[in-house]
Amino acid sequence: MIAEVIVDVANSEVDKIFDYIAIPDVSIGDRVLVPFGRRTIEGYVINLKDKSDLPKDKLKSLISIIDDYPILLPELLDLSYDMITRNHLRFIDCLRLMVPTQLRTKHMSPIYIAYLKIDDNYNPDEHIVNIRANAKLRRDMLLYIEAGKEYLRSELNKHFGRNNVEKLLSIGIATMITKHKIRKPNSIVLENKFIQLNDEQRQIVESVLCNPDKPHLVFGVTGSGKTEVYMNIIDNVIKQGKSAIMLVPEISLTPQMMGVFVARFGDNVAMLHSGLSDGERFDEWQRIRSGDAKIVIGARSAIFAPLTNIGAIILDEEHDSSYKSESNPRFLTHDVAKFRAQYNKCPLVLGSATPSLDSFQCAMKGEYVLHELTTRANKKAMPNISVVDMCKELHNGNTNMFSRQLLEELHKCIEENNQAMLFLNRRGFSSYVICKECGYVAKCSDCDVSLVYHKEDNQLKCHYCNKRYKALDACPQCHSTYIRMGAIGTQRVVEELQSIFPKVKILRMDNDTTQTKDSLVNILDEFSRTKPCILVGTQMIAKGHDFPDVTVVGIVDADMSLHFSDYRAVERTFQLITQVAGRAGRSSKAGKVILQTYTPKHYVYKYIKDYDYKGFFDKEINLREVTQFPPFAKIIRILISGESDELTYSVAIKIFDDLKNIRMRLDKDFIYFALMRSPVSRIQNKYRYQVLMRIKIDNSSSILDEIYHVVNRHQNAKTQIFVEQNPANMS
DNA sequence: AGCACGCCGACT
DNA sequence: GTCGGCGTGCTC
Repeated sequence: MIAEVIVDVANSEVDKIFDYIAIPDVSIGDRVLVPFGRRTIEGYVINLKDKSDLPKDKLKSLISIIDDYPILLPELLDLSYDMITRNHLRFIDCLRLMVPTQLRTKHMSPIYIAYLKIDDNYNPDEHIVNIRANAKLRRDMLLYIEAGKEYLRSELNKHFGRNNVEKLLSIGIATMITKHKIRKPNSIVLENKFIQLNDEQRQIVESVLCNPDKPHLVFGVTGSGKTEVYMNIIDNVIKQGKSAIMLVPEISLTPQMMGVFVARFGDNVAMLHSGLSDGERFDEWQRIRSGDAKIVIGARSAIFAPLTNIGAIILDEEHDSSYKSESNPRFLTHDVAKFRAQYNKCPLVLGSATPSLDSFQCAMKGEYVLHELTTRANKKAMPNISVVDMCKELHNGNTNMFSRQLLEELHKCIEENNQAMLFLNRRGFSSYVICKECGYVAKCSDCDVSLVYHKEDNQLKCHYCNKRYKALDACPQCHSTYIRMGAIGTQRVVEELQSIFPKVKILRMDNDTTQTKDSLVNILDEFSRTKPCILVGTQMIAKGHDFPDVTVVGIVDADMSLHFSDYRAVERTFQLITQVAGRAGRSSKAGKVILQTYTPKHYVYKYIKDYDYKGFFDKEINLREVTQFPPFAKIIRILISGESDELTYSVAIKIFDDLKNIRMRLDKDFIYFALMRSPVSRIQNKYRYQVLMRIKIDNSSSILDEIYHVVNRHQNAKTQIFVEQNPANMS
């Protein structure tokens, strides 16, 4: 027997199948120890076969099987094949996604805990007579323990002393048992509220359960009871003896969210997210693998949970950008979820109040089943959004970052002892350029994306076609010199707010303040306890938190995400602001949203104000079709990086030349094709070049295959080459 | 990625 | 004479 092995070395040079002579009992999916060159390393058996194409003298034998069960399910191996062929990834990078890191790094010793089990016939009176009168602790202990019960040995030791406890064992009152300790992540346990589903909700659950062939898109505004639908689906699936995966954006994994599910499903739920310690994560993985937990709730990587017999997969907030992996094994969670749903012949549910254009387009085309939740559970109207023109504010002499209306509302909110949230999207490093007088934003003439100011050569550049423009010293539209670049950070907002409201508690929540494991929870907790209070934050305040006393939501600079140099900027702005707005007025108190912008006439704000997703969708999808952007085209980016500028460029140009031949042949499929330095031309001392392509969607998979072939041909030790589809981050 | 071999310079 | 720099090449 020959075992095909992928070695656990993250390098393209050795990311291929190595044949070894099998040893008894080895099976597919096993983690094994293999001789590799002059050393011994770990690897994964991905297949067994009768004979190898290699000469006998080249073959070595496996050394040993590491675990007493296969680490990789057959399903997940199939999934890896699918991922590497479709996304051009390394095999080992995919496999690593499916194996808990701590299993690979330090060998986890499960924690065993000692318990004492008291004899069933134990009677304290028999023993108390035999001890000395002054042995108070011994006496207390004998009275404390009860027949047939189990006690933590460490607890007994603490209370009654080690030698007393040992005596229990030696005279046979108790026997010691050890249990494998499961490190259970703690979560708030909430009361299990069974909510009767309304007709709409019930219909969705039924439709999902009896139609596993197509993905389902559940489109429902915030507060329309999507979570109840999810829980019902899971409930049904569990009753059929199957398992379920529910994914949520990382940041939504607040204790509240977990608490709801634990309350409903108890120990059947396993949580997988970045807040867990290595040990906790490993134990949760173990509970899933062994079948002790049948429901997995987690962030992106939880889609690789070792569940069998999956009955439903749910992606909540499916539009969220965290579902797209932007580093090493780059993949889209939707694709993985589709694969697993098909493999298990189970329904896939995507849910959102603001679906991604891609998903909604699929629903429109009938590829997905569309479900709508129209009524909010508490029957409340969405908060009123007023759009404030910051250019006008400036004209009226207000150079402050807060409009008069926002300040007025904040004052009122504080007087009434309520809470406010201020949102500032400060993502990205380079910023757009805007005229403070008239709101003019510099855009590329060919691409309809905002230009990015580059400090080092004082130029404006388009990140999509690399066209260059002179930096502006005056606005080309109104000739004002009041031109602004750079972003205001959350820190400055807090500072300014504090000077306006010196007595009010102001909290900040962004990447800088939520570095440690508990800080996010702590900030949310403090906010929920403090009144009046203002919470200033980035997108992370937008998601899933339910604070009944928030009556004002301020969006300090809505344009920030709008003019981000990305074809999805408008879509993302719509999603983000709609979500932030949903934080206001969650209870009986009416909410108000103040949206500050320098471009109040931009079409996106009209749709945001009216909560008109469908109107927005129609407008935006039309624009994408006309301009030939996704989902009507595919943007492909090949990133070539290396330490030598010349060498990296030479590889890039070779790839580019080879691709030219493909384009020559399939000219009509190519909308755009160019080689350039990457917008960030050097990162960590490596020079970066990119080949950018935009190709029509119909033929894209076969063109991608050809591109992968070209890339493979130019793979070498000195340069790294990555292929990305519809990249979100072009740095 | 590691870990060899291998071929040139400066040192007890 | 030898220790050690890192270029090159291989790992079933």
